Amino acid sequence: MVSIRDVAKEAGVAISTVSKVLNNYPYVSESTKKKVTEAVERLNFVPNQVAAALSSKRSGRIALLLKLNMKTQAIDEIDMQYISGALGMAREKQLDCITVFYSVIEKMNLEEMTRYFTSQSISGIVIFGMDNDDKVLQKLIESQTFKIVVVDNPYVNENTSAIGIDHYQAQYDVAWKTISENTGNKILYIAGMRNSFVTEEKIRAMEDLSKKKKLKLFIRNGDFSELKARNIALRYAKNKDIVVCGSDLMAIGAMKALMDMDIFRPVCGFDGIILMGYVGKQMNTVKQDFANVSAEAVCELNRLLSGSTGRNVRLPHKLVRMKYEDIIC
Amino acid sequence: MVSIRDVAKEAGVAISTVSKVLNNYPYVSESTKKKVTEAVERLNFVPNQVAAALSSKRSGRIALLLKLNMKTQAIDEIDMQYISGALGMAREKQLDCITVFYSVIEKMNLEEMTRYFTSQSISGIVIFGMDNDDKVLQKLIESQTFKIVVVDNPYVNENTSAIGIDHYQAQYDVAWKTISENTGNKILYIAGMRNSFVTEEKIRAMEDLSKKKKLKLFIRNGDFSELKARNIALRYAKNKDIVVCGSDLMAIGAMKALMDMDIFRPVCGFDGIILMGYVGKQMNTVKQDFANVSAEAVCELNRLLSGSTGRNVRLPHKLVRMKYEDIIC
DNA sequence: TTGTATGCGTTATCAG
DNA sequence: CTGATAACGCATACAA
Repeated sequence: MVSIRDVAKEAGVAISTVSKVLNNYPYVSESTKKKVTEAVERLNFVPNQVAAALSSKRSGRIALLLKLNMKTQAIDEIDMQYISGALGMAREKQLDCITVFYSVIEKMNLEEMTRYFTSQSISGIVIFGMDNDDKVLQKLIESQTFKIVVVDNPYVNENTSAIGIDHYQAQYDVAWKTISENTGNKILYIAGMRNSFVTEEKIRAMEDLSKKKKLKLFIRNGDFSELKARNIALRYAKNKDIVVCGSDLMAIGAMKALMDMDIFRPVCGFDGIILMGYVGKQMNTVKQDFANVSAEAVCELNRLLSGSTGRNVRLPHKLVRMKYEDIIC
Repeated sequence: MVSIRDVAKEAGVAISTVSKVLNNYPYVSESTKKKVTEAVERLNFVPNQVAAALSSKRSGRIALLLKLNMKTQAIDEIDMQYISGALGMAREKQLDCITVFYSVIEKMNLEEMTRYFTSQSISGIVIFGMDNDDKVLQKLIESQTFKIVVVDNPYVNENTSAIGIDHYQAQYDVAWKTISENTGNKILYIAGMRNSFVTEEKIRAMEDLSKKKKLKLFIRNGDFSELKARNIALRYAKNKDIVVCGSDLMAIGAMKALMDMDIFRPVCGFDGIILMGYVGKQMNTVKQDFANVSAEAVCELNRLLSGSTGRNVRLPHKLVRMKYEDIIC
C-alpha cells in the first residue's frame, strides 16, 4: 500500500508538507503543491482514513439509528428513504456513516450504549422513530456524550437538535382538506402509537380542529397497525362520516374494512407511502419527503459536530392524493 | 478518553499484557487476566477500534453495494431485508459494515472504484443486483483487490464467491405449479431485465419446462417494470392461458391489467414481496428469504476474509401463495 | 508468563 | 513557507 511517505519521497518534500497539501492548508507554495499533487497522481495515492482519524482524533463517523419493522414491510420504503437520504448527505459532508438497528441496542443500559457507540468511534447519531418512553435513549441524549439529531421528537439541548415536519399542522391540514371535500361532522380518528410524540401532536391537531369546526371527534388507538385500524373501522366507522388516520397503513386497513363492509366513507392517511396507490381507492395523505428529512438531519448533525449548538428544525410537507396511475412506472 | 495505557497503569501491568488479555491471547495467567478485566471494568475502558485497525492492518470493514430503486419503492423491502440480514451477521462476525449505493460509484472506472473502497478501508464487498453488462464491476471482481461475494450472479474466483437461490429451479417450480393447478398450454412469460443473469436462468427454465410439458411459450421483456408488464398483459394476455412473470411487481402489473380488462388468467410472480398481498387476487410466487440470503452472503464474505477461496453457494427457496389475511398485522 | 520496543499512516506543533 | 518529530491507541515480535 502506498503511503504518504512514498508520496513525500516521490515529490521530494517532507511528509508534513504532503499532509498540508492534502488537507488544503494555507501557506503552501503553488510549486510544491503542484509537485505533491503530481506525485499523488503518479502513485495513485489514497489517504488512509483510519490513520487520519486516529491522528486527528476526530472520526467523522456517524450512526443512523433505525427501527426495523419486522412485520410491516410495507413501510420499509420509509426507512430506505431515510437511509438513502442520509448516505447521500453523509458523503457530501465527508462523514463515515453506519446503520444501526434498535434491535442491537434495545437491551442496553446507558453505559453499555455509550460504550457501544464509543467503541465504534461514533461521534454523532441520528435517531429515527424514537419512542417517548425510551428512558435509555433519553438519558443518552441528556448525557450529551454524542452529538445527536432526533427526527420527529422535540429533544433539544446544547448537543442535540430536533428535526422533522410539523406534524400538528400537517394533520390539521389533511384532515381539514378531507372534511371540507366531503360532508358530515362525525369524525373517527384512528391514532398511532400512544408513546409517540407525533401521535400526541396529531391528536392535539384533531382536537383543535374539531373544536374550531364544531366536529364530533371519536378517537381510537390503532397503534400504527393495519389490522387494528381495520378492526376499529369495522366496529366504529359505520355511524361516522369521515375516517382520519394517523398513518397510511392504518388508512389502508380502514379502507379495506370499509370495502369489505361495502360502505363508503372518505379516509385520509399520513406519510405518502407508495402502497397507498395500490388499494384501489384514492385517499388524501400527507407526503413527507423522507429522504430529504434524513439528509437534512445529517446536515444538522454535521453542524453540531462543527461546534454549533442544538436547535429545532422544521421541514416542509405537502398534501397529495395517491392513485395507481401516478405511482406505476 | 481512557486508553489501554490507563488500564495498564490501573492494573499494574504492561500495555502489551492488557492487549493480550483483550484479544484473548493464550499464555496469560488467570491472575493477571483478572487484574486486567477488573481494571477495564473500573475505568469503563473501550478499545479504540480505529487504532486497533491501524495497528493490525486489518480493518474488518465491509461494504454492501446496493441498487436503490428510485421509482419503484414498492420493492424497497427487498433492499431493507438485505441490509437487515447483513448487519445482523456483520455484528455477529464482528465486521464493521457500511452501505453504499450504486449511485455513488456508477460513473467510476476501475481505478477510481478501487481507490474509493481502499480509502474507506474496505476489505470485502457484497454486491447485490449486479447487471451482467457492468464492465467495471466485472473488472473489480477480476482484479481480486477485494474479497467479494456476488448475490445472484455466478462470478467465482479465488477471492470471489457467488450466492443465491437456484433461480432456474425456482422459476421452473412456480411456473409448473401454477400451470398444473390450472388448464391451458399457452403461456405468456413476462421476463425481467435482459442484462441480468437471473433473467437468463428463468427464461431457460421456462423454455425447458415448455419443451418438457409441450407448452406454447410466448416471451416478452418486461424489464422488471410494473408498467411494461401491464402493457404487455393488455396486449398479449387475452389469447393466452396463463401468465408467468419474472418478478412480483410485473405480476401485479399484469394482474391489474387483467382486472381492468375484466378477464381472468392465472398469474404467478417471483420474490414474495408484501405488496402481493394487497392486489386483491392470490398469486403463486417464489418466496425468497432476502435477509437470510444477505446474512449468508456476509458469512461467506467473512470466510473469504479468513483466507478461504471463492465458491458457489446455493440457498433454499419456497413456493407460497400470498393473500391479504396473511400479511396484515 | 510478562514486559520492552517498534511501527501502523496520519496530523499537528514547532523550529528553522 | 518547509521540514523534523512527537503524538494518536493499539498490536506484536522479541527479549527477559
